[in-house]
Amino acid sequence: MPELPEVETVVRGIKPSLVGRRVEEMWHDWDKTIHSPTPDEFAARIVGQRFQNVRRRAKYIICELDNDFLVIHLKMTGRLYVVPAENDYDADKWVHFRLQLDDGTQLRFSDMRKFGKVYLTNDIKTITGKLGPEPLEDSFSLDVFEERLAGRSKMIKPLLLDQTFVAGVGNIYADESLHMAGIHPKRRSNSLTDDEVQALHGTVRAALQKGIDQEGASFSWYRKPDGEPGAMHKHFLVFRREGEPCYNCGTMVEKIRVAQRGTHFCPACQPLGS
DNA sequence: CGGACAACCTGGCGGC
DNA sequence: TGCCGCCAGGTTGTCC
Repeated sequence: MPELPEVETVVRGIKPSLVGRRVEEMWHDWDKTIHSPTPDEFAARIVGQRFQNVRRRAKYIICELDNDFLVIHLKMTGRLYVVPAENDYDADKWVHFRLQLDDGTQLRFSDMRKFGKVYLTNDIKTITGKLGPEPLEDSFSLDVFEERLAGRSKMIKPLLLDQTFVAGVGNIYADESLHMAGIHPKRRSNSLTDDEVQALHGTVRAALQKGIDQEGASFSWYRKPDGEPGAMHKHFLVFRREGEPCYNCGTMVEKIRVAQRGTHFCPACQPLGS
């Protein structure tokens, strides 16, 4: 599910409920949801710690506690929200991790496919150390983008999905930003013209910012922490629009597979060339 | 470095 | 209605 805009929306939604709260108890029912340390050590360490801050890095949700970082990755179907402890557990049968907080609320991590992970560490670099730059920060300049492209030759779409190349872009926003830049997803990264590189640098940021402004895309599992859907899926240009006309030229949007991922593009606006 | 593919899981959907 | 195969927004590891 969630890419940078969805994770950012989750962080903004839960932060006010968490900052200042103290952890009273931890519960889980699926060991593999706890990435590290062991569930027993996790529980022993986290109880008593207070939330100092909640932020995002790439697609990771990072909660700064007194002595540790509580890190959560939603993967495909994860949801994270805070509700009163008395709220019916059966309302969401996919909750696999809960923290009881000192104001009578609970932080709940729901994950239908069980791909998501929670981590507790005092060294955040072990998790975020290899990530590429944050695409929406000012430091992600055109120069930085060009430098990172230098020496790379693989197809541009899978390169955008590589979290060590640039952090936070997933399948939706890769397709959307490539369409906005008029670049075919199978183009070799070293075949892009200077103009195309400049355009893509801008559209990656624009696509992600649009996703944040619309509070994420909810065509399937993703929901905001308040349970409501985001609106981004109403504004997709090509993603999941195969067989429908391109808004720019009227040509039918196509769906193909690129690096084993479903990929949507307009063959007229995004030519592969010869 | 690049690429293919399997794994990790469950649920929804189309086809028969 | 039932069963089967395929698909799904992510990441990691293996093998060539």
